[in-house]
Amino acid sequence: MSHGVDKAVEALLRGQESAYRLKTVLEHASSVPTEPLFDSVLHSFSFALSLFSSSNTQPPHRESSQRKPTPVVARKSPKKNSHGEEGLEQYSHDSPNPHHNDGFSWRKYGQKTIKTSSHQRCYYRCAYAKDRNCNALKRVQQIEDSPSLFRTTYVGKHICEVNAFFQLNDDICNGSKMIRFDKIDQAMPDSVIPQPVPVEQDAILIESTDQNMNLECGSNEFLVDDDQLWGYQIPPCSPGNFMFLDDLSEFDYNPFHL
DNA sequence: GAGATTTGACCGCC
DNA sequence: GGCGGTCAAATCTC
Repeated sequence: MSHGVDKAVEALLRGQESAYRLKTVLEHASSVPTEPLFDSVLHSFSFALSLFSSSNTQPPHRESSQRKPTPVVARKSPKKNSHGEEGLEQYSHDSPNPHHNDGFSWRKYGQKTIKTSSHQRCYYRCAYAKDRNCNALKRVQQIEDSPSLFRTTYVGKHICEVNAFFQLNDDICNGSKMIRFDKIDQAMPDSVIPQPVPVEQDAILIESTDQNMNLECGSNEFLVDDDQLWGYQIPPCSPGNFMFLDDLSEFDYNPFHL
């Protein structure tokens, strides 16, 4: 793993830890229901980390009572599909929203009635499966025992965004810590990148003095809807803006400055 | 017209 | 042969 990736993982781990601490604090200090918000944050961190960590069979996560990704019980004799997906990483995620926004763009390629369930199962693959040779798949099915919940099973890993990211950010592969978000924007269609909410270009402040990153994204408005929440997951950097991963280590990066 | 979705047919494994 | 998963033509939407 390159130095830049190590730094990225380090920064994500720090952010994850910060979110856990904030959760603990706010649970005792606020009547605002923060559980769904933080669960989504933590899940997002875990998912991002899983993209970098090929050695783990599951994304690292500590679960709460809600939205508990459950490991899929391996088949006794895993059935290979036509593409030989045997052995691919997979995990499941329960959500009340069948269209839970996981930050990726999916294309539906099938739907079937499953013998063991009265509900149909939908099959999706990465929208860039062909363009970027990404083999990520997901299946979405209403849970038989809990009709209000939908189980999304992810199979394989997204290599599309990793390929696009590293191919167009040679600096990272060469040891630099600089990420050019404008390049990412060019390389990845809007449907793939979690869309930042509209914000003034000069409203992005990284204030090392108070050890916080002020995103000025209307942080007084708690958004618990997943789709809206994703708008906050990448700092709204406009073309020409840079983020230095090393900078993150110089202050406690808190993406949800409250 | 291009891209996304639907749906019946087909394939491979058990 | 049954079943889950995928393919691909038809259809839909913008």
